[in-house]
Amino acid sequence: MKVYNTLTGRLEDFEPIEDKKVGIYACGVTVYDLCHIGHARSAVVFDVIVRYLRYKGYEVKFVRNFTDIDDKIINRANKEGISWKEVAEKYTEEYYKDMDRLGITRADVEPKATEHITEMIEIVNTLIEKGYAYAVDEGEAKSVYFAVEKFSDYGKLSKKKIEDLMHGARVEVDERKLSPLDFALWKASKPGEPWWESPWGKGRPGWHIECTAMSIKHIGQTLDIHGGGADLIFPHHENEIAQSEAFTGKPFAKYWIHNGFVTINKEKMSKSLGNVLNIRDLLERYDAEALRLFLLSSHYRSPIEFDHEYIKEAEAMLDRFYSTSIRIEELKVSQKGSSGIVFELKPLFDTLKGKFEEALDDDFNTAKAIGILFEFIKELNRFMDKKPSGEEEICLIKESERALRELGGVLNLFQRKAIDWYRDLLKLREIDITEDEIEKLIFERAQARREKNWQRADEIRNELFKKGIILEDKPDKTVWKVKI
RNA sequence: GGCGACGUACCCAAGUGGCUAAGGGAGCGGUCUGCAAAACCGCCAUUCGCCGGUUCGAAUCCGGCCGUCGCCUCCA
Repeated sequence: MKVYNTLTGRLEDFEPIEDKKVGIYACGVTVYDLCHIGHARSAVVFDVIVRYLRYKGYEVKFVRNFTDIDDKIINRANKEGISWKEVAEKYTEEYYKDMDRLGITRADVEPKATEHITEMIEIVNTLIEKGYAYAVDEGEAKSVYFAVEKFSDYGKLSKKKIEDLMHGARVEVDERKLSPLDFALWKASKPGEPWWESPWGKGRPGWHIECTAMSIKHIGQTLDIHGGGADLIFPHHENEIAQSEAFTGKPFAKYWIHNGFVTINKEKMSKSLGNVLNIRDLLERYDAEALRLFLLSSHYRSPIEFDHEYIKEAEAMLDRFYSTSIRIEELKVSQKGSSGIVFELKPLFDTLKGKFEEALDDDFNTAKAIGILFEFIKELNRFMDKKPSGEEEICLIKESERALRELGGVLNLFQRKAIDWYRDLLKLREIDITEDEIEKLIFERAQARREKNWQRADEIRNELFKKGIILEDKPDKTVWKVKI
């Protein structure tokens, strides 16, 4: 298995520190607002990484944190006139609502910053003792900063030199800091802000320290994989490395994995540009599985351009799978043994799994893996066109569907029954007709067809079509679908 | 200014030294069908931003140019 490591800038063989055990820490979200499609991408990417590692037999411990104390939360609380805790709780709940619908598995541990204040204080204390950090007066209390220049490897992840950073310094100059690049480990709290008691008086943690505290506590001093969005590389992950390695004297993470951005009109989606798309709003319009498929159809490190058109394409792809599934359900064995063409599909079936794994082994190439699944779907349909009727052929076809669903499961795709795909679309599109009513009309139409009353039959079909329902006449019955 | 990524058909997107350049969407043609608008099948890049170079051989490696984007500030 090969994995691209941001730290070394190249593809490396994946070997966990301890045989088959993998500890993964991914940076979660700051709970101060609804999650957007960029958060969704990151969540989906790491969800697939974890699923695939487990599929490969690794024993995975996955930790994803919630940042539940931070400036943005405090600001939001002030704006809404509620407490910071209420803001954090509310948006943690909203996070789960969205992520559950996207099929994201819960992490094994989902720690919150505010539950690890003691651990953070301990680390900050040690960093001061070791000479990596210093406290500065801030009125009644003190703030603690990490002295970047004391850590000789600073910049190794983001490939930046301290000197270059100083030049470009858009960081506001703060006289009390030794260097403008120094970052806060502990912040003295201002009046009205939340605070915790500490050796430096009333204060609250800086942003980066929580990840060091929580990852070390729940996984260990060296993580197998640490990941997050590419925008976290600098300064967040760079700072994490500095404070963690200064604290433990050991490498912080073996592999660093970062997912690319979601762009809109070729620009990174961000609050400041005002072009964010909430997951919530998208789920009003599109199927969650389609959104997931869209996010997985490009390599995780490439930027993905968002466009409504592309989500519709993903829906069309899914429809192709579920349509094939319906077709398979319709198959009947009409002769014992073989109809003599099983060899036309068997070799393709036998190599499917290997090719799929090969794709994901190559730095989690989900786009390629999806291509392989659809290539097989195409072959499967082609095979069914030959009207196989032997027991052996039908069995192979049914097995093929099971294989597609099993492999799809690694990406958490293809898990619904075909009928549920259409039922869900019926709800999503707010189509003004119930399943029962459709069935009634199909029944009525069948009668009309038997009487060769084509006019009435077409009338019913047209009526449903106008609502977005498509009827498909099969040899012995008619099935309904929702138009994509 | 410093660092980095990318540019593959009408659109999205794999492929990073050598079989016919995956897959999907759109389009077109056909099969099925009472009809079909669905489904299914087939067709759809002698060519990979441009110009040079390395090589028996490059979309894939090297150099230059053009274009797009990102990080250097909170950010998935």
